[in-house]
Amino acid sequence: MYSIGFEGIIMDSRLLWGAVEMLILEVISQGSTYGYEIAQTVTSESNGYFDLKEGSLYPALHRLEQQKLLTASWQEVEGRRRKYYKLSSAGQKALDSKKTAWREFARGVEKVLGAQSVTP
Amino acid sequence: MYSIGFEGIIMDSRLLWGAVEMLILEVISQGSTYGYEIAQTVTSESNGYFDLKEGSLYPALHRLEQQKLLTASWQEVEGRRRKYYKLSSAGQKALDSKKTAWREFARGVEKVLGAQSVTP
DNA sequence: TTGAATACATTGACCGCCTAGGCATGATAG
DNA sequence: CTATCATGCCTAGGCGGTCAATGTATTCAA
Repeated sequence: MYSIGFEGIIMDSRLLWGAVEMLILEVISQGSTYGYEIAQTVTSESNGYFDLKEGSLYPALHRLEQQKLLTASWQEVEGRRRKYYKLSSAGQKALDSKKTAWREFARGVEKVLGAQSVTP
Repeated sequence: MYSIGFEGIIMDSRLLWGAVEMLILEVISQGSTYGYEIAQTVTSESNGYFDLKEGSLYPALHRLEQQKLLTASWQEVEGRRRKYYKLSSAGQKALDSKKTAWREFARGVEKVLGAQSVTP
């Protein structure tokens, strides 16, 4: 039903639509990393609020790679194969523009929500 | 491609997914109103950033009505039939919880986005 | 009369999230 | 020894809300 309970707050996971790629790009921009770790980072840095599911994460990574916003390389670490990603320069630009768009969006929402208390 | 250009910023309209019902409830909570006006209010209060499409608006209104979060009544004003909506008490509760969830979500996103520049 | 604005509504396509599963290895507990 | 968990990648199918497009109807200005 596209909702996730978290500490009494029901989160409509559709809120994530369109933000997942930005979050992934942001985490990768902080240093080369791989899928499994990205999911953990997103969870921990959001104080457990987001649970980035594999069914969302991996397709998103593949999309971003296909759009050449990410480059990938397989590496073997302690007997485990990991696919490390890093941002291309196009990826950095895309991230910047997604962040700008996100903040404009959030401001727009807050304007509607708090129309009576927002100082212009 | 689910993106809208607005003053140079590309907005991923998917960001709206999951926020539309909240925005509608919020506008109605500010006073009984009807579909066409809701769309205009959302647009103007967000400074033109959101464009609530009819194909999103009317199905959402019907959903909310069916969930008994809204009550509706037809009225004739200057030869035009309008369907006026107002919030039920359940609707007000739903709005409050959606706003809480939204703000938690936005905080979560900002935590991930600004993880490196947060001052402790 | 033509068009724009108002006002409601529906349709099918699209697409990204979710659930649920698969595969494989290493470490730990029983 | 053997589950079981954590790690690590991946995919298929379903779901459902948004989008573009279209329809209907009225009012009013050019």
